[in-house]
Amino acid sequence: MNSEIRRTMPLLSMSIVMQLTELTARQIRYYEEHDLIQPHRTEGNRRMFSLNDVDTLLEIKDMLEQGVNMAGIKKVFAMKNDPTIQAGAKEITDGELRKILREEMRQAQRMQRTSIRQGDLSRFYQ
Amino acid sequence: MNSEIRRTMPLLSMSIVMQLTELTARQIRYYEEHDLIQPHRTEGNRRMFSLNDVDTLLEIKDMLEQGVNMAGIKKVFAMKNDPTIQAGAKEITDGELRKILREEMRQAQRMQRTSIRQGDLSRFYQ
DNA sequence: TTACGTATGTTAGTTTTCCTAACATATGAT
DNA sequence: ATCATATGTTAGGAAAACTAACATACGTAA
Repeated sequence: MNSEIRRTMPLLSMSIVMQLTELTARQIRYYEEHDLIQPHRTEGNRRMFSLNDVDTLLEIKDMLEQGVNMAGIKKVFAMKNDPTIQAGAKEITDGELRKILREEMRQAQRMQRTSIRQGDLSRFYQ
Repeated sequence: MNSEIRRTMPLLSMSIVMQLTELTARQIRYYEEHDLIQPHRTEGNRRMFSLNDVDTLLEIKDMLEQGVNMAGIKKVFAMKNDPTIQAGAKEITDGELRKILREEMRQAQRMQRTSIRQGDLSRFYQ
């Protein structure tokens, strides 16, 4: 009766993941290029995604919509996987880190202003 | 975080279902022909299976291995969906029903004998 | 302003997966 | 010996997915 599905099993094809996440194939491949997900491959080289991959993609989408860029997202995931390390301790110099975080702050503020404005408008347009 | 997967969502491609069930595409299509499953179709006519479909296929596989044939499996599913109706009350005459059930009994007995024999041998061969 | 980087769109050409339909076959029942 | 059932196999075609390259919108930096 129970076909024991694990969240790490690579069950899902590209098209289904596109539907579940509302991301384009281009976006999903781009995030893989940046090593944010590592989908399995079939013998014929087709990507196969797990439910965990879908969750990760939804997190990525969310952060992007909040103005975080690839570098920031990478950092967040790095910290999730090893919360003990200081942010950016690994491959990024202090200077680079400061620059990235400065950029994040600005962009995030900007995006938030935008979404607040949109929220305001929606009251009238809905 | 939780991408809310329902057992009825058509998420799975043919190749994955083949792996999950260890059935061939031919077998899966044959069972669909007999209306034991009704997978969704993409715009491009590809079958997409739900987790429930996988469960059903595993049940079918199990019953086949126990010597039940298509007609018997159909009846079992019909009764599961509506336990109040008497077996075979719908599209099959009493005569046909008796014939089917007789056949089931014989075949099931035969298969069981076989598996018992195998069980016996396994004690020695393992 | 111009130049640049980032995230994504678009297109072309190819390979893989899946489809239907038809024919083949093993096995058990009649 | 014939027949039905469940499955294998094959051919030809269509859909889905791949990589790689080029295009572009937008925000930032010089």
